[in-house]
Amino acid sequence: MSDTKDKIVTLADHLVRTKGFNAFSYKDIADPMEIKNAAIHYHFPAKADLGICVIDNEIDKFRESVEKWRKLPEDKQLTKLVEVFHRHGTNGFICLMGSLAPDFETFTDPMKAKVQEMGNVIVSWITGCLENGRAGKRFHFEGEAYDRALLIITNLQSSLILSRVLGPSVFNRVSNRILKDLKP
Amino acid sequence: MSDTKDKIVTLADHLVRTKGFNAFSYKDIADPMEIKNAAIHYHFPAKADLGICVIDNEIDKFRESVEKWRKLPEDKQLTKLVEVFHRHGTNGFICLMGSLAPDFETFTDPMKAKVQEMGNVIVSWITGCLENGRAGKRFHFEGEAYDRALLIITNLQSSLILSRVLGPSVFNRVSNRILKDLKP
DNA sequence: AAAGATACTTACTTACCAGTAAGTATACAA
DNA sequence: TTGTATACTTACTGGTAAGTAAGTATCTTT
Repeated sequence: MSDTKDKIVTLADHLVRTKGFNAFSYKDIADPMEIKNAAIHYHFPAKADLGICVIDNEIDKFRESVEKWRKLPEDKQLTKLVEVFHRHGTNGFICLMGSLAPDFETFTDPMKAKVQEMGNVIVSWITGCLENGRAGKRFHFEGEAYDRALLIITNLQSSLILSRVLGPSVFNRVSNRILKDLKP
Repeated sequence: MSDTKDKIVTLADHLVRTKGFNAFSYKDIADPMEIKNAAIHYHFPAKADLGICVIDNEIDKFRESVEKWRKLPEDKQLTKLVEVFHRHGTNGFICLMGSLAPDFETFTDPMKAKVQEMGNVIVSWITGCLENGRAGKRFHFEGEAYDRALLIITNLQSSLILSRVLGPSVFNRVSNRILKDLKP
């Protein structure tokens, strides 16, 4: 990926997380980069193309991260995931799913499919992490691992959103409780 | 409130929950009501005025609901809250906080304050419900009631959002687990 | 050196959006 | 009956959005 294209995607990612997908325009990217909006259209003919690329980037980064954590015990792996969310939160960003899902109905079909893909990748990984962790006595919890994974991802996602409204302590309180509740 | 004004607010509420605040326009309200966009500006000079009214409406409805549940045992009160979220979800709507918070940074100061007010009202109520419920042995949980309230509201909020992406079973799985986990 | 691909800019179109100014119809009150 | 408030419509502005067509500079390949 060329330098310009890469910068466009990075800026778009930040804009989606801070302003929302429908609330930012190509001008918000073109001005700080000192290029014209047509230059962005050269790389991403339609805004949905840029959106899909931002999500694909996120899926790739997520897959790289979990691959790096593969040999850690499951409780450490989950702590790493929490740290990823925390890092986003301290920069004022929220997670991609949290910022995209509210505008979901306004998206094109290919972009909707891409959002769904990202959701499945993340939830599947957490489910596996919890299942393995329970089998290895590193986690204790009731019910299906998939259900617990949904609880955790919804906690992380929404606590970032709520932190913007009620203050940054929200995320710390929520993430600490998630990890404590899973202790055997 | 006049009939027209009331219909505008109701439609705006649905549009915020389905498309997001920045993604809907006065035309989306004017066309189905068969009025002109200037008629909406007569009642709500700026879009933020409409947004604030939608939130105020929601706060009022929430206060009326919890007042109605006042004499129920706390576990039943919490079940009622889950039912409110469930009703929204089955109509394809998400909760106001979930749809407004991602666009938070694009709002005017008065509207930001109103979103914060709504967040505080809901979290305070859940905290009180959990505290009283634990004191009366209807709930069992570790840690501070406020932390637990944050976990629950983030679960409910985000599971509605995720239901749109991953299917409606997400909300049912999450809400069932919330209530089971609190059983003494 | 010519041809072609890449990465843009210039200049534009079409469409929509929030918001406004001025006019109109209706109802009720003095 | 005249006046005034309410609840709009008509007709518009200024701004911004996504997107495009045509041209240009630069580098690479033949």
